[in-house]
Amino acid sequence: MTVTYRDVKADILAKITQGIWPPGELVPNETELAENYGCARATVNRAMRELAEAGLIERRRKAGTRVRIAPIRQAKFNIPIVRREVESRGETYRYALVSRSVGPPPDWLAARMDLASAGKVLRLICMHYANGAPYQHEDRWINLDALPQAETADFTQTGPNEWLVSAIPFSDAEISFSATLADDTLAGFLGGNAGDPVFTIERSTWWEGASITYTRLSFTPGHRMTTRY
Amino acid sequence: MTVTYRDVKADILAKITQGIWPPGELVPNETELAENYGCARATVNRAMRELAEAGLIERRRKAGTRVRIAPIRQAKFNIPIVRREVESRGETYRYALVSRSVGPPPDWLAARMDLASAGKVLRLICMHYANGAPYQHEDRWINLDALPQAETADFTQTGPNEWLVSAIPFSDAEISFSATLADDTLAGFLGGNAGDPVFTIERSTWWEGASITYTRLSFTPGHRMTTRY
DNA sequence: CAGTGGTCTAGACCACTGA
DNA sequence: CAGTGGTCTAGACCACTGT
Repeated sequence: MTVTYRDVKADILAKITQGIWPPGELVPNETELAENYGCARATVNRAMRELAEAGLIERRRKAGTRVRIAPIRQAKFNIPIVRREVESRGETYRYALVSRSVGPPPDWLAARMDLASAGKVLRLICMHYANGAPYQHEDRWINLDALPQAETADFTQTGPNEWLVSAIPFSDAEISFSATLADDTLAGFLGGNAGDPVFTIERSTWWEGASITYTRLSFTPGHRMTTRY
Repeated sequence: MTVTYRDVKADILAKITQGIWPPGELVPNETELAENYGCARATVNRAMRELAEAGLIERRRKAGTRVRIAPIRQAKFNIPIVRREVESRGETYRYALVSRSVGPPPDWLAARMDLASAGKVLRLICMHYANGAPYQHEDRWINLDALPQAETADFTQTGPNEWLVSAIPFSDAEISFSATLADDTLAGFLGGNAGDPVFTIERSTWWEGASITYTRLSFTPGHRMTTRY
């Protein structure tokens, strides 16, 4: 019966939650714990490393490992493609391209995406439906200087989101959540009224230092984004 | 010059982002990669494990490792204590207890927290200020059956959030974000007007299967929650 | 300077699962 | 059944950082 890193992790976690090792407490070093548990130091190391990632303990060379005074709680959200999000709930997904235009970026966008004001951007407005009802409004801007092939792509059948993930497998992104008010136009698309509260996601994406796309997603009133942690 | 797991990870990541290993591609197995990179299998294993956690590849015994068709993107948010959040921006934090009451839970809360309707809950309404201006409104409910010592705790100087993290070092939680409208009361507290869009966080917390607390946090208009991923 | 965590290695056994 | 990832071990060297 060998001791696994999960065993060690669970035991240390228990010691913390039960207050045996209170916040701020210095935890025994890896060598000592390995002896106590009767396992290799690498096993203890993995357990402790994961607890540190989870924000429960704090590790510093020479100073040793301590139980965090205020554990860092972190919530993880999966950022799915809209279609998958809808379909995973067993609903039917429908997509529609509302408008498409090409031109120079407005000033606020040039500032936000760090674009030359002489550049060209593609702007797409799209709607995503779940079971026939409005679900999400998408206002998307794509930097054509960085991604010229977007100009000839067909966005009438598939959303830009899906096209982008296949064009750029991986990227850096900044995402932000906020609450805004629906104006008449947005309310029209989302099937509500002007003045409705709208849950809004904004996302900027970079790849190899170049700004690729900025998008603003607006959800129907009452939308919630939920996770456990 | 030994090869580190970071080197391996970076190289594999590069192969994916540059399309050398396109989505769906079967990646060589660990033994083979270890030979190619001239390092131990454990080193390759750690690199691949982290890439799998990041949602870029998918690993299955016997089936091998594949590049994910649609990478799972996940955003992490730190959920800080309000005071720390404010202070970390270099602003002065102030706390005020608005009201405190004890009684049976309303039906919606009993349902949400899975409480006996005969139970007792403590309700606190608090305000958090940054540099003297309203920052966050907190509507907090605590299950006194699970946490009787909350009834005698002093919440006039310190917020329930800080008291709770010391009383319960670790817990399961569900958090959800949404957009709501300020009513007259809330607008009064937050220094805005009725009808303002309000970014709202709701959080339920459990410990050892028992529901501990439910809270609803409302932020001043214009508040954003941002992260990189 | 010395103690602690960070990482690598070479080898081993095992658990899972696709064919 | 056999191939792949999952994990453990014992030992080693190193990087960082309090004292």
